[in-house]
Amino acid sequence: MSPRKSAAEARRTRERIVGRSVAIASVDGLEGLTLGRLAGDLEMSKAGVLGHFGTKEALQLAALTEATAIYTRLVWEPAADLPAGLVRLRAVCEHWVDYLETARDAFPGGCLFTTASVEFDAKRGPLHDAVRRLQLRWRRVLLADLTTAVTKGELPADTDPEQLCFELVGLYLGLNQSIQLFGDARAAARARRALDRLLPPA
Amino acid sequence: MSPRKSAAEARRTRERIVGRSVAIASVDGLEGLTLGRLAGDLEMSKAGVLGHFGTKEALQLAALTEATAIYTRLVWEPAADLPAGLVRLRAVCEHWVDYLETARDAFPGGCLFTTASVEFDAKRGPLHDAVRRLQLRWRRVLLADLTTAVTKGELPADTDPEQLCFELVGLYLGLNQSIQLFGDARAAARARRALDRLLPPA
DNA sequence: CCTACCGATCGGTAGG
DNA sequence: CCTACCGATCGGTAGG
Repeated sequence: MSPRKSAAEARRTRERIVGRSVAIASVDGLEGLTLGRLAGDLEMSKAGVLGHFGTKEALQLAALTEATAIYTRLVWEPAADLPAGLVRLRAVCEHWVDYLETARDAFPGGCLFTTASVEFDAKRGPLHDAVRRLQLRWRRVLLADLTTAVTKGELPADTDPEQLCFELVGLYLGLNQSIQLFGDARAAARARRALDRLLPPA
Repeated sequence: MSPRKSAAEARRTRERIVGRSVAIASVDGLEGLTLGRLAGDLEMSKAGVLGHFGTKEALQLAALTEATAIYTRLVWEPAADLPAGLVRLRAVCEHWVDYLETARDAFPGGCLFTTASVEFDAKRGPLHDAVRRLQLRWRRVLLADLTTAVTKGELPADTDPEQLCFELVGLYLGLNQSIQLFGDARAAARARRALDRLLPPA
């Protein structure tokens, strides 16, 4: 019998659970998460795992939140202080490619947002809503810098920001597939080449 | 107790099972298929369902095979008699967009290949291998017409067919996301516009 | 293609 | 955070 732990220890345990959940969900999807597997991996009881979240759905949402934090830290924050518009946009997109290439510690099965987006795109419920909201937020961030870049004259005046945003997202999804399904080491270079064409340096 | 049926009836039953499986997998993934749910939907016993395939994995592979047949019929065959190169390539890509827009009867949750590709990209086993092989075949078909188009002078001589193929696949994945996750009715027009840029009419 | 069953595992609860 | 459960469901088998 393990005694009740301090609040700090409980927080650490929670972080361990969430981290492991992100890794599992990256490979098997958020629906592939099970309390039994988590308990086994972390050498705790199922009830011990569940106690931190209450329901499996809350655990899945926590994993999605953690994935967002990782993504923000690796992709967005390093570019946050750059000037709005093309400069920041290009930096974000480059971090994006790096992230897909290298974030395999946290996401051994690839970007959790991409996995979750496909997994829940046709299902209703809180997870669908959360995934949709996160993807929408991300598209809006891209769109804002795209619009600024056009306003500033960094992109041609006849550029359609929504069209370009659509194409950037496609690039990202294609890169994720090339890396994950085919292990294609040249894919990142192709994505960068396509970026150079879509977002020509001013 | 239902008596044993004739071979023709058995075949029809098998087709019903596979068709329903494709629709379910389109929404919930091939791992979301369960014998119990299929049995309920089709008003048969679980053993009756399983008897046609032997194992759940064989049923999943059968669903993937059927999805391939639908895809081939809608996207590839209508363009098969066109001249190789840019003309056929453009026709295939246009069918491709139409398919994502309209094939929601067979695939209520969107393209099963895209779903399955993300679902199994990081898992090992026969389903991973089958998904990978099908995606590879499809990329090779695109690549062949791209190469022919360059040889014929229908695309600029400095075109990199693999680069263009990579970008076309990304377009497709982005379109699937826009339709499925966001229900964006303008996405198909955006995909066509991007196609016009990537594959300019000769 | 059915009934009747198998062991395993699912998410979750009670109580400490 | 644990043990000890719960009913439901999983894939699959035996036998007809």
